[in-house]
Amino acid sequence: MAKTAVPEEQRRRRRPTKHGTVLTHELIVETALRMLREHGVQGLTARRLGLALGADASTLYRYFAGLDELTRAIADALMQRAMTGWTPGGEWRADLRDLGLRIHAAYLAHPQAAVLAASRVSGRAHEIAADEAILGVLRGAGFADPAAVRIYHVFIDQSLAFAALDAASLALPDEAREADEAVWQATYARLPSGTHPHIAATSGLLAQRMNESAYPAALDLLLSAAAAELTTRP
Amino acid sequence: MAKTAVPEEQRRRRRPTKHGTVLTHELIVETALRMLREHGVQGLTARRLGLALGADASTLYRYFAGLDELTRAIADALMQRAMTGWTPGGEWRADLRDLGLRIHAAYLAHPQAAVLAASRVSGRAHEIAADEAILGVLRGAGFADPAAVRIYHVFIDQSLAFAALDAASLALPDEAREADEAVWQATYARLPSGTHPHIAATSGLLAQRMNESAYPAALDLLLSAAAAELTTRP
DNA sequence: GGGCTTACGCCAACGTGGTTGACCTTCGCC
DNA sequence: GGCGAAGGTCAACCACGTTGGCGTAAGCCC
Repeated sequence: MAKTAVPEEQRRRRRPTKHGTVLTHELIVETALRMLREHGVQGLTARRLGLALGADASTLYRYFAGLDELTRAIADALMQRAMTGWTPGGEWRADLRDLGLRIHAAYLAHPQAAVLAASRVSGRAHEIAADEAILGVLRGAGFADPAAVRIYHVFIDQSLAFAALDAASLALPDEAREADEAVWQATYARLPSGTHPHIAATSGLLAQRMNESAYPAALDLLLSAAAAELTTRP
Repeated sequence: MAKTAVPEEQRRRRRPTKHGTVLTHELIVETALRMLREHGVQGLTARRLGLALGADASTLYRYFAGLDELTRAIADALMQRAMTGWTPGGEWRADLRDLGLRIHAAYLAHPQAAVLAASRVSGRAHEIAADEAILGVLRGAGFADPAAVRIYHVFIDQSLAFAALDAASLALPDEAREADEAVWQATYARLPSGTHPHIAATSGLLAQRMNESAYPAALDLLLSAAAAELTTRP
């Protein structure tokens, strides 16, 4: 029964695995992040992670109760990376734009973590720190509490939601990307302006945007709307 | 080798399954949607879908090359449902708000379909219709083509991204929801105002928002920002 | 030092997932 | 009546997350 995975504190004996590695929570999470970077989301499985650590997959259950908990730890490590190096400079709009892009970029490597992080309360340290920082920037800028909470909510969920979406797109094999390109050329680009005038008229612009994330544009629109709220009711 | 699944057109003979059902592409997709509604994302597997149809799982491969293609068909059916009943009334902001909420609600039942639909070019009929409609509303409202395309891009991706996120949250078992509630009470609600003043000050508002989707707020902010762009440069 | 407890590694196994190849049946057609 | 293919079933494969049992070594107490 591995349901009672031992928490980080009371660990005593470090026994090396068959191949010499000595396991820790941190090493496992870092290895998982490396696998995500190198082989995408599909490439990270309990079995392969164990193999990469020189250990058996079941050994992971001594450290994490299951994949859920591991994913949560990964999500928090990602949030940590997003936050380190970010220092608010006093201009709330620039600060939030910077942080949003950082969070989006950090989570881009792991959609499942992004989904999990946004859909569950983790209570982990770095996520709490991010929440506190965002709320601080907004309240410091002069937003009333209800508006600050509302904008905070949209800000954080939007970062994670777009990260999950964009990561899914990035994880596609080149073959699928080429297939998409072919589909686009075969359908959208050939739609007659009689039946689909708007697509036909903008197909050049659409093709340009097709392969890039909508997140930066979404972030700018969010910040614009927020700034407008702030000036109309100061 | 089921790689060459027969397309919808040239089908001739309809042989009933063991239990009498006669399969079609539409029946399979509808059954899949019903399973999604009743048992969530986890409840939809090729094996169970086959069982629900009174057929063997491998039979599905006669109709769809794999789960990817099936998911794509489901995504298009969802978009169809979102679009039917929507008739633009001439006020672009109200029209887009309505359509956004419809798309979000329709996709809420299937996050994987939402992710797939947004991250790949499907070329399916109803998605093209939605693209054309959204672009039409924006261009009709007076947006120049680059702005229209940019807002369209944010609009559609935002709907799907939030749907994926919110569906993941909805799919959680009650047990997980209670665990989240407990975690929240144990950590966020007890943070001292000394170290986390902003969370402490807004914890009541935060708790209120915790279990609801940020999408409506995000949609309103998007439309506000768009409206502002329209009036400043008419 | 001897024995006890405990952490923690490995192994074998289970159940379920998507997917495939081999086979059988029925239909439409010459 | 024979033929080819659409379209059904069945058995099997491999990978996944997960678990129970077992070995082993570190730390602790006497």
